[in-house]
Amino acid sequence: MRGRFYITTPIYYPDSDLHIGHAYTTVAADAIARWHRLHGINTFFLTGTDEHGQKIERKACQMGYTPGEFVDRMAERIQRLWNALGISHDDFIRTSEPRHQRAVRQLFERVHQQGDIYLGRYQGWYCTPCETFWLQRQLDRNLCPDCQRPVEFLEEQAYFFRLSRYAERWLDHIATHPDFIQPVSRRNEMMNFVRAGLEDLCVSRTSFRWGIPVPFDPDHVIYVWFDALTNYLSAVGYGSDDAGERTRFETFWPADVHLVGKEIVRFHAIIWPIILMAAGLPLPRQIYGHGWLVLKEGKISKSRDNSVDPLVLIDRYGVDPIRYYLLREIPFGADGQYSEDSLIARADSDLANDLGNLLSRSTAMIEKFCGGVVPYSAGSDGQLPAAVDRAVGEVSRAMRALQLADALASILEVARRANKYIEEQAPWELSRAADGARRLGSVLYDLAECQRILAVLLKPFLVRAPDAIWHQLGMLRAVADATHHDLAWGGLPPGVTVRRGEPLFPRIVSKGADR
RNA sequence: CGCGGGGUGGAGCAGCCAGGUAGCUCGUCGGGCUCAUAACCCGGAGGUCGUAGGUUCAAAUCCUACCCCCGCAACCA
Repeated sequence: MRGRFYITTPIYYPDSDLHIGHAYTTVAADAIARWHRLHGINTFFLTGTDEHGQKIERKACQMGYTPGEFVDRMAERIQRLWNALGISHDDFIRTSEPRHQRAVRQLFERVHQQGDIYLGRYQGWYCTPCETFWLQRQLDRNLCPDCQRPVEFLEEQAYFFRLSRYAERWLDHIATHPDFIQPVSRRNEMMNFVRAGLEDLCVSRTSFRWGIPVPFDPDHVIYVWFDALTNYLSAVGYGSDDAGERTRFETFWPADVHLVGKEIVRFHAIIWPIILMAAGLPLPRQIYGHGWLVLKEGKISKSRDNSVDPLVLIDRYGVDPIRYYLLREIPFGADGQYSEDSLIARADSDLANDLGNLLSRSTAMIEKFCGGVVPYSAGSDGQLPAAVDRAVGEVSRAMRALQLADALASILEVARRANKYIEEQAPWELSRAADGARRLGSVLYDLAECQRILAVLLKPFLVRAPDAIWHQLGMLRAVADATHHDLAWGGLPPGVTVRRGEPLFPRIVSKGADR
């Protein structure tokens, strides 16, 4: 093992089923985690659910469940989705679990003792039927945005966290850790926000019960962010008495990357580090705020109900095309346009035409010209080894910068190069030429070998194809055991028998056919 | 004057920070090949880089103003 790596997704709010945007975040984190594991790094990849709060409480009640029953159901549905997407998380934290509640109480207590939590008054517009506080700007023509009834101005006692006290320390930290918030545009946004001044944060409520009680004042329930963000600590053992858990905490905290959508960068980049400062804990190394999948009609929105169900897509196109599309099409960090048509176009062009067809024609030629046996290479002309070598370097560089789309582009570039190489070398002519056998052997070997390595490079991104590629090439080992050592040229043993099979990626749309 | 992102051939994007022949993928048109999943390879057409000024020998790139689109505004990945 060389080092350790801890990556997280946000914990999702399970008031309804997750959509393609959640899948995007989670698949991205999965690819990054798998990349580190491939390199022999002790990796911990965390996702989970943020289960408390009034919305859940109300939704459960509407459906005739207790909040606990409701979130159990939802958490199970979410885990089914992650299984279907091949997500390789090491743990699934739920904020309703005792280990999490213990950690939150302990952290809250610690920050309180430190003097950064005080009792104050929370003011807002209250809708009695909905039992909800709204901010002025959330009101819809001075009416409750949910039920359109009048609201009244109320205040209640609440605990506050002294965010304001830490603005200077936060700015210092950003100055000395320029990579703390990525991409840079998000960092600038956050710096402007903090420079404009921080208000203390309301961290408790008395208007609902479904949450973690304040340890020293059980009439209050700890309010959203203090509860939710702590999951990153509780999942690695913070607050546990168990010696093994404490070792785990020492091993994995601080996290290397909190991967989040751009709309919650603020909570992760400002509130979370300040909570940790107050608690005297080390800060995570990086908050990465990725962009959004944007639909033609605008952003994905639960209320507009334009969301896309990932399970439907997986069912229709398979898990690898979805993963590939999400990671390849959207430049990581910026917004990208989502459409089913572009998914199909991507999958057909890159996966079926370039990658799948390459395997198909290569194995077919090995069968036709070499009796199905991977030939011995008497000496490569070095073209494909050079292409692979370049790609391995480019993928490493891209992955270090979390540029997943660039990494995939570099990988596919090898497939394009190999297709071109076939055209240039014309193995079918070599097979007819009296003196062609030697060249034919090296050309076909290089083709097969470069695809063996492509499969290894693709391992972090795709969950089915790498295995299928190795199998068809006649590899006796499973790609599951492959490591970065398998990126070295020459790992395919000559003499193995190829196992030509079903197309790796059948075309979704045939040319000329309607769809 | 709240903050931020963006406007580049039909579509989606790169290039802008460190000015100097406008690039990539898809689509489209023509050709080639026959190993392959109507696929692959080669070539062509198609852009006054949102608008108007300015700086410069030279501007997609730097400066100014304006127009348009999108997001955030303290619980929507």
